[in-house]
Amino acid sequence: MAQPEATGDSRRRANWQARREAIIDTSARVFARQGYHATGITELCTANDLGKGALYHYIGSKEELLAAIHDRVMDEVMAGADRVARAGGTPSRQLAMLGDELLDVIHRYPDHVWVFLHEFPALTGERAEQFRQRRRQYEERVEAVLQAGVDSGEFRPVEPRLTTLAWLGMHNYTYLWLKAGGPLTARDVAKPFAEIFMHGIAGEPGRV
Amino acid sequence: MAQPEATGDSRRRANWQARREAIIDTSARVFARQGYHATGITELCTANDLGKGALYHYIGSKEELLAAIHDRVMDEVMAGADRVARAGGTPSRQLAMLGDELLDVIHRYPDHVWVFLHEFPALTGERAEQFRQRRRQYEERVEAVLQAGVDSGEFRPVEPRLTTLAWLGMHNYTYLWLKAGGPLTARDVAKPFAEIFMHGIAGEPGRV
Amino acid sequence: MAQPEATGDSRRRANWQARREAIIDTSARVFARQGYHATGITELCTANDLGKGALYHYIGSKEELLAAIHDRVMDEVMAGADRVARAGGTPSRQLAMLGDELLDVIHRYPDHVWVFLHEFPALTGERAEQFRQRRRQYEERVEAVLQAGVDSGEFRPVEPRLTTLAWLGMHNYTYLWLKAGGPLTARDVAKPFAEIFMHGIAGEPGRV
Amino acid sequence: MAQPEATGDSRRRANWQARREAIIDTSARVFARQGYHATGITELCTANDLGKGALYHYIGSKEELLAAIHDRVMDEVMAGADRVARAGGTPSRQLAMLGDELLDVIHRYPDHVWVFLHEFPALTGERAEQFRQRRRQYEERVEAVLQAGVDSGEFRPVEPRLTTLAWLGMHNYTYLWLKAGGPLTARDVAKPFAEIFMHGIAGEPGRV
DNA sequence: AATGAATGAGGCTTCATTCAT
DNA sequence: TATGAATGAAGCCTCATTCAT
Repeated sequence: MAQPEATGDSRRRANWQARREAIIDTSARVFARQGYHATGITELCTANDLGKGALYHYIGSKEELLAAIHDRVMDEVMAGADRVARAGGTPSRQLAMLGDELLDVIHRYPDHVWVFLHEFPALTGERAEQFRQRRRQYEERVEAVLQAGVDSGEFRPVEPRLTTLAWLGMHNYTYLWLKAGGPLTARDVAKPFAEIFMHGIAGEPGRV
Repeated sequence: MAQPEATGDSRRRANWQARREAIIDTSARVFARQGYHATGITELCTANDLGKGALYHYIGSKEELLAAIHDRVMDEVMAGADRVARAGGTPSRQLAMLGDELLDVIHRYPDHVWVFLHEFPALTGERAEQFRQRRRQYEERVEAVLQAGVDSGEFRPVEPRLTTLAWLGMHNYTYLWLKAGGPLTARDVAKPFAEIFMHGIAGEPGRV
Repeated sequence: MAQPEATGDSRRRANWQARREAIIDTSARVFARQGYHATGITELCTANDLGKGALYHYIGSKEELLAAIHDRVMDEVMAGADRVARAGGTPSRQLAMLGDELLDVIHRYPDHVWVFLHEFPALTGERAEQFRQRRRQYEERVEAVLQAGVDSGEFRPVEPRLTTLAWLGMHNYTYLWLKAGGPLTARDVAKPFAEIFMHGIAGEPGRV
Repeated sequence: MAQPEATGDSRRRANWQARREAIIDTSARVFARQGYHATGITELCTANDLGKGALYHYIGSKEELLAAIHDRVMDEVMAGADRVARAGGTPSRQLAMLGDELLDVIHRYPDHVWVFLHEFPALTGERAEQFRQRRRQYEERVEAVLQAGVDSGEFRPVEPRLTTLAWLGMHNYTYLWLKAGGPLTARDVAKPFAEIFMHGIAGEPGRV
């Protein structure tokens, strides 16, 4: 990862970090609007009000910047999943919370998520591999909850992987239209989605 | 649109058309693997075993080629929606058929669909506008079915637009993993998805 | 190596080759004057009266161009060594001929040789390895002649490797000042050099 | 030339000088390995364990650093030539001593000499001119010794300039393979080289 | 129908150097 | 003394497209 030379006082280091984060966020917006490949370094410089040399001082490379945007999303998504795991509760309660958390990330980071879902094929080599692993880890969290619900009889005996993919599609796809500042909150969407999905896979009444 | 000189006889015209279709399909595969922007004209030439001049003879421009891939998908998707409309039936039956048809397209044209869902922001100007309209038309077909079901009491009084988006997300998102030649048929996926969704929005029993 | 697409008629191919050779020669002159690293692609374009794209059509990359210059020299040098080997004769006669041939190359290709002797460290990877091998092969030709002379008693029992390096230094170093168009011919230099070297390593009279 | 503020006391000045010398030597090694143009300021900073500002405090500019490396070599070479001149003796004795001294410099400063012989075209303006003059001065020392030997009959009536260039080539070219720490000392090379050259240009016996 | 040479704008990245701290 | 953030020109190379053949 790009980073300032190791020596030097921590104040400088903190400044550098803060500036880097700002650049990541600003660039995510540009990428979301124009696409990663369609956005040139020059445009990023303009958007961040920085010369080329200075920009590279912070980002290392264009692809590293892309990876940082991915990480930002994955960090938030995994943090949400961790909160849910710590909260405990029934599978259906957990699944609902996972939906709340996921849509909250999509709602708060619409640009980052757009980039995440559109441009991940632009990651290469080790970065691509690491990203795929984290994404898969998250999916397995969802799948585990579904499996638990099936095992407990709270859910119908659905095929867990397929059902996970259905759930992910339903929620992830909101990146196309769900944005902070728009008319809907994350909760406005999460609730009806949870109702659809819970009813959709609920165990037959009186069977538990 | 690119086309051979109008003076040519229809045989020549048909040959040109056939070759063009083949190029569109081959190019869709390349775009799906590497991304639209990341794929150069030279790569398309190699993939299609054609020189640059000849390739341009058929495609007009790179963006026109992209638009053609989009059209291929939209033509199929709209044709499916038309078949469903002609078939008639209850809203839930129609919705199930729409899912069948949509997943069938995704299954048969995985590359085209990947391009469609990933690269649509690369379309510009009039082509972008036209594409957005057709996509919106399709969404309205789905939304109309949902509304009909709500009106008839067959579905719960869900918010139609939001529910449409949930349905679309669940189905469209399969483009990431559903492919012809894979272990699953379109029907293998469409059926459990329909069950989840139908149960999820079903009207309360005994209320219709 | 850069080359036009394999198909196509041989006339085109020949044209391409000829143009490429001309570019190699012109670029050698520029590199010799300014140095390889100090010369930009833009300068090469100007010198060759070609746009960037067209230049790259012929050279593949800057380093490939550099390698081609090296090859041009090595081809000539090895061809000279082959002529000498075919001509046969006593070791001292062979050594004299090797000097004639080597200085002839330096005289005829002063720019290429300058580049060859100055910029070989800029070659990397496989190209560097291949070049080093050919250069070593040539040195071994010289060393073998010296060894033969020592064995026959025509030369003093000098250390062959060290003596080879002395001979190479004496001859190669002329690249700094020997040029076609200058006051001296290759022969003007080769003759006195051979006299110095032959006397210098001659076997004691009456010992053969 | 870069130097610390004139106001500082001489202790500070001496420290600065020492540090500067260390930087010159370290940088020579890096330049010798990678080439002058191929080495960035950042690499020099790493090699010298210094930040950019501090490095510039000592070197003034990259080209000034290059000039300092050249000067280091020329100072040593000229000092050797001076010692020879002071020692006196016959032309052949002087020539032998010049060879000893020259190879000793090459042996002790292999990196500096490599840079000297490879990168001198990178010097510009006044620095280039000054360097060329010193180099020429040294060559004239050698040429004068040869001329003296010819005049005295100790040497054959060789062309002095051409013979100087032969002698220089033979000795300078050792920079490619003669290094401190290697298997050969400077003397190991100087002696056989002197024997070759002395025999090579010796006056006919009984003619003096 | 088809070729591939040519264009020249723009791609991402690194350069040597300066300067506020 | 020393730092590293900033500059902006220049680095090498690829781009989509055109056109004479």
